[in-house]
Amino acid sequence: MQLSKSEEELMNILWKQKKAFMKDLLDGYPEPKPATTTVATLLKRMTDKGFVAYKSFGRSREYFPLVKKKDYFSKHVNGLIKNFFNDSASQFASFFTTATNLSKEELEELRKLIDEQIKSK
Amino acid sequence: MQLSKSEEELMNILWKQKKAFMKDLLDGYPEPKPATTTVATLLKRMTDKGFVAYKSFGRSREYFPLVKKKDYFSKHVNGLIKNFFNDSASQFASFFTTATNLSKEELEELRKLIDEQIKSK
DNA sequence: ATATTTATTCTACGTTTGTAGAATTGAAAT
DNA sequence: ATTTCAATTCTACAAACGTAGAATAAATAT
Repeated sequence: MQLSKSEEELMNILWKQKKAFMKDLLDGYPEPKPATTTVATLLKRMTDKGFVAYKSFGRSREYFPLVKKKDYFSKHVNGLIKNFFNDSASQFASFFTTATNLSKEELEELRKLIDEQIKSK
Repeated sequence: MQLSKSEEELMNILWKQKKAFMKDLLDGYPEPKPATTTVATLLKRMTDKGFVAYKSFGRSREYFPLVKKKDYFSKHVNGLIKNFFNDSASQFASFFTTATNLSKEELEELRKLIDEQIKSK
C-alpha cells in the first residue's frame, strides 16, 4: 500500500516531529493550513494503511510514524528506478547527477561519500 | 498536472518507442496486457493532460510524447527532493548513495561521472 | 459550573484513477 | 462486396483521494 501525495506531506511533517499531537501537526503545515478534520481523515487513512500509530492520552492522541523515512523513501526511489531506468540504479545515478545541478562543493562532498563507500566494499 | 501511476507506465513505453501506434504500445506491455480500451482511455487522458499528441493516419494514430523523459523525470525528482529533503539535492544524493546499494563497479563509474562534472565547473 | 476550545468520528461529495464492455467506424483480407 | 480485424469513442463503475461540515466528547479557562 502506498501513501498518496497529501498523506506523504503529512507523513513528512510527522517524521520531522518524530511524534506529535494533532495540534503540532497542524502547526507543521504552511499556510493555508488544512481543516483539522482533513488532517484527522488523513491520519485515519494512514493508520489503516499501517504507516502511523498513536498512543492515547485522554481523548487525545500522540501520533508517531511506523515506518522510517529512509525505508519508505528507498522503496520509493527503487520504484522510480524500476519504472524509468530499467531497474538500473547506476543509470539512475548518472541521470541524477546530470539532471539536478549540484554545486561544485556539493559534488565534491558527494564524491567523498562515494569514495568511502567504495573503500568499504 | 501529473501523470498517474499507470499513465506513467504507458508513458514509459512510449518514450522507449519514441512514436507508436496502439498496437506497438500494447506490444510494449508485459503480460497480462491490459485491454485495448484501457490503453485508449489512458492515451486520451494523457493527451488531455498535454503529455502526448498524435498524428492521424486514416482512422489510426501515431502517438508521440510531448515531454522528454529527462524533463519529466527531473521535475519528478525535484518534487521528491523538495518534499523529503528540505529542498537539498546534496542531502538527497548522499541519502541515495547509502540507501541503494550499488556495486563497486557502479560506484566507480558514478565517481568518474562526478569527477567530470566537477572538472566542468 | 459554564463557556470555550480542541480532537475525534461520521458522513459526504466531487474528482481522479484503474479498468474495461458495447458500439462504431474505418481498413484490410478474401 | 462482405466478413473480419483493429482503433476509437462512449459509457460505466468501483476504489482511492482531497477536502471538510456537523455532531460529539473531552479538556481548559474563566
